[in-house]
Amino acid sequence: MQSKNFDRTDMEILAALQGNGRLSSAELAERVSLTPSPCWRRVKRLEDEGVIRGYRTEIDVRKLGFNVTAFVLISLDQKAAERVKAFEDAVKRVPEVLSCHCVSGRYDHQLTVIARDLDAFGELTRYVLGALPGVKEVYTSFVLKEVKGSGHAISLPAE
Amino acid sequence: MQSKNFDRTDMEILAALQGNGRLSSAELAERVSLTPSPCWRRVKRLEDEGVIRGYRTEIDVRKLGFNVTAFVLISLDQKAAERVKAFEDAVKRVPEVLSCHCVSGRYDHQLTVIARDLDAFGELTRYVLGALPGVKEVYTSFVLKEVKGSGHAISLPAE
DNA sequence: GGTGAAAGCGAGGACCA
DNA sequence: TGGTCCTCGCTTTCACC
Repeated sequence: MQSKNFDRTDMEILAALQGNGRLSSAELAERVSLTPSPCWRRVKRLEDEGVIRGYRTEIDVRKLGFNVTAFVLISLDQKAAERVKAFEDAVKRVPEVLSCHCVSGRYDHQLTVIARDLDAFGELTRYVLGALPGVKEVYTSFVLKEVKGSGHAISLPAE
Repeated sequence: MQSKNFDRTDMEILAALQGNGRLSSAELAERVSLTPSPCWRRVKRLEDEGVIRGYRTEIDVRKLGFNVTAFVLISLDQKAAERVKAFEDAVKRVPEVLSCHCVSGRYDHQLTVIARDLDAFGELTRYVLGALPGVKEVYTSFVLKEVKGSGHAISLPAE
């Protein structure tokens, strides 16, 4: 829990790696004007310190037939810790829920959900999400278009 | 742009690759009970067909000192196409905006935004986001906790 | 941070079942 | 389609400037 000791080169490495998580030390080194060894050492350090949480493959869910993506906002009937935990544990087990964040504001949780079509989405909210423990209110906001991708974070806002 | 022709093995490959985007064909093959070659061929196909959109590195922005993450909902004063485009082009250039989706419902766009602290976030919404072309209303929902990660999509909801 | 080098392994093709 | 070599090239990783 700190933000120490990350210089411009580290940020460049992270930016490059974010765009392509499979860059080798050699390729990476070239992009940030270094040689493979020190570059590799930096990456290792970033991994060890947890700045790099992991390497993921980005999947186009629409190509898999999931044509509906929505942000689903949920408020719970009780905010007591154990009640909330029951909901959160349950939501983790729903595969159609890609992510879930506890948020401030009008609702308690925001989920990112996918479904094959509107029918499937309807069933999902009604019989699965609506039935999760403690759910009081459900608000849906469908994703109409991705304007800026989830894949290009950090273009050096630091410094 | 279809869903067809992806069997259980393909889904297993995608699931494995999502958890670790750096798996080699050999490691991957082992996890899905195959040998490297056919496994590699499947991955290649998934890449070619665009199911695999790319390989990314997941970064812990808090470790970089970005302690505030928020979903920012925005509604525009006009919904005319060129007006919307002006906003979207501008939002893409703001590095603190990690993602931006056009959504249905009370607001037009949902952004994911990071900032070093609340002060910085305040400045950002007031002077940067609030000043983007066409912005009429801004609603902020702070992320209090990540319950289910953005990194574990697709645990085989298909089939 | 840079260099050099050793050992290893990973990609990708040819070919068969 | 899956399986088995095979092989070249590159990557990793270390010891030393």
